[in-house]
Parts: sequence; structure tokens; C-alpha cells
Amino acid sequence: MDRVTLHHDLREHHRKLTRARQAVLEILTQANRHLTPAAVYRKAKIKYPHLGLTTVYRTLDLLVELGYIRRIHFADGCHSYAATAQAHGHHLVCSVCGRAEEFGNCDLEALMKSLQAKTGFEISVHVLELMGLCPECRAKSRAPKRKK
Amino acid sequence: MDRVTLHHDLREHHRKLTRARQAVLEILTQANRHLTPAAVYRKAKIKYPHLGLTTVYRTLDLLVELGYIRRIHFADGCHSYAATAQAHGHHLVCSVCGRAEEFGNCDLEALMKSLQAKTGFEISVHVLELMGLCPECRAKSRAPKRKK
DNA sequence: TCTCCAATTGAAAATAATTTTCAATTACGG
DNA sequence: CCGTAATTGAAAATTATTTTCAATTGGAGA
Ligand SMILES: [Mn+2]
Ligand SMILES: [Mn+2]
Ligand SMILES: [Zn+2]
Ligand SMILES: [Zn+2]
Repeated sequence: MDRVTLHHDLREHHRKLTRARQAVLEILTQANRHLTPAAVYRKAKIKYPHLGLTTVYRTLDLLVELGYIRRIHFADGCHSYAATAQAHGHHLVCSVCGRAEEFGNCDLEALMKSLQAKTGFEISVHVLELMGLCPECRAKSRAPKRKK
Repeated sequence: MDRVTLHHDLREHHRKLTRARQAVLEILTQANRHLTPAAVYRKAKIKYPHLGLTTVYRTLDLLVELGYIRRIHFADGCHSYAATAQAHGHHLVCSVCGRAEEFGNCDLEALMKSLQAKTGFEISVHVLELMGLCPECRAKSRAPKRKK
């Protein structure tokens, strides 16, 4: 996941390691939460002022392709991104603060087997995303409301 | 799922049963596949020429809210909709023809329990979507390629 | 270290997608 | 039927995303 690995992966695809790419990945990796393209742009621009929004869009696509980040889907206001550490990871997202926790072991084998048998579909991809309250936001929401 | 049920559900929310709403739901229910807002508009407009795209967007939101349809997410070109028969249904989508097969019993209890314990998150919502080839498209893709 | 060139970039413009406005219309409880 | 809140669709406004293209840059190879 570090710069070296990225550089390596990029080389394999005949792509270059650029400041723009480093900035975008860095932002998402350190954010520990999901971010929209616009938010990534805003934050990354601080580290690398010359950055353009177009490049952010292109970079997000690239990083998804390489598996460094994943697209998060919401009921409304779709399209946010979160960093991934695992090759096959999913996210557990806090609906209040946006924190995105990665998890693997999405054990869907049994379900998929049974569905393949029942429907004849040949399943190749799955999208799994869990949403709720992170421990911190959970505590806050329980705490007695203060003034007003 | 029929008109009567819809009328009833709408009444509970102080909403009216209109031709536009009937047209949109009918299209999605009979389509047996996922459709983008624009596609729904195109098709529904045939049954009800006076229909406006704005209304389609509003209606899709409403139907999702009432649980008659569900939003389908794709890696790219997000945002399609598919009808649902079950209160808690997910979709198995064919990546070639778009056919959307509904399934319930998404048995994620064990996974969620384990994650709640491990992370402290209080999980309340989950998004699960499976993609692959439907039996028909599967057969076609296997069949020897013809001319050219 | 220097060269060369494919890959990359960002501004601007073009598109696509979605939402807001608002005056006219319609569903439906009474 | 009436009265009225809900709905509608055209047009305009916003937002989101993609395309263009000339200038710049990373990095493989000399
Ligand atoms: Mn989505
Ligand atoms: Mn489920
Ligand atoms: Zn939180
Ligand atoms: Zn198919």
C-alpha cells in the first residue's frame, strides 16, 4: 500500500507515479473515512495546490482499478471512495461521521452456491456494504443531550 | 404489489395514486431487469405520453421509499432501478442483458454479529448485490461464435 | 546525467445527471 | 360536486462527470 508498492503496480500497467496520484491516495489512506471526489479534491489540493479536479476523477478510477480504494454506494448522494488495505475488502461505514472500517471474510460462499443452483446464474461479482453507527457516534447518540 | 396495495400504501403517506406513478411502477415491474431513470422515462412515456422526466425522478424516489423498487449500484454508470416483490429483497443482476432476479434470505446474521462484536459498530443497514451471467447469456457466451 | 517520448496534467468547454421553481392541474376525502 | 393539498411538467438552475488539447513530466534507456 505504500509508495513503493504503488510505484511497482503502476509500472506494471505502464503508468507513472506522479505527485497528483500520491496526493490523492495519501488523502484517502489517512482519512479513515469515505470521501467524495470533490472532498478528495479539496483536501488533496492543500498538499498539492496545483492539482486539478479532472485529475482527481481520473486518479480515483485508476486507484479503484488497482485495488487501492473502493467505491462506496449510498442510498442518495452516491459515489464516495474509501481506501482499502485488503485485496478483497468491504466497508462498514458510519452513517454519522463517515468512518469507514474495512473487513474481509465476507463469507458469501454458501449464499452464492445456493443461488447459483437455484437460478442458474453464474455469479462473478458481489457488492456488500454495511452501514450503521461507529462506537464513538453510538456513545454520543446515547449521551444525554446538552444545552438546547 | 398490485395497484390496490399501492393505492393503500400511498394513502397512508398522504400521497395520491396518479397515472404517472402507475406507469413508472408498471414499467419496472414488467421489465424484469434494471432500468436507469432515463430508460424508465423512455418506456413509460409510451404508455403515458404526457409524463415528464422530473416526475420519473420523483417517482423513483417515492417507490424506493415505499419499498416497491430498489436502487441498483454498478461500478460505473451507477443508478438503475429494479422492482421488488419482497420487503427485504436483493438482486442478482446479469451483467450482459440486465436481467434482475430478486432473492431474499441474504443470511448475513453471522457476519454482522461477528463484526459488531469485533468493531463495536451497530450495524443497521446492508447493501448486497450479486452480479454475473444469467443462464441465457451464459449459454450464448459458451456457444461457438458465428460468422466474423 | 541527459534524451526522448509516451503518459499525464489541468484549464476550459462540453455533456450528462439531477434538482429546483412555479403556475397549472388533479386526486380524493368530505 | 367542492375545496384543497398533493402532483405535475416545462424550463431554468445546479451538480457531476467527461472530453479536448496544448503544455508538462516521469522514467526507461543511452
Ligand atoms: Mn451507487
Ligand atoms: Mn439482506
Ligand atoms: Zn461515526
Ligand atoms: Zn443475461
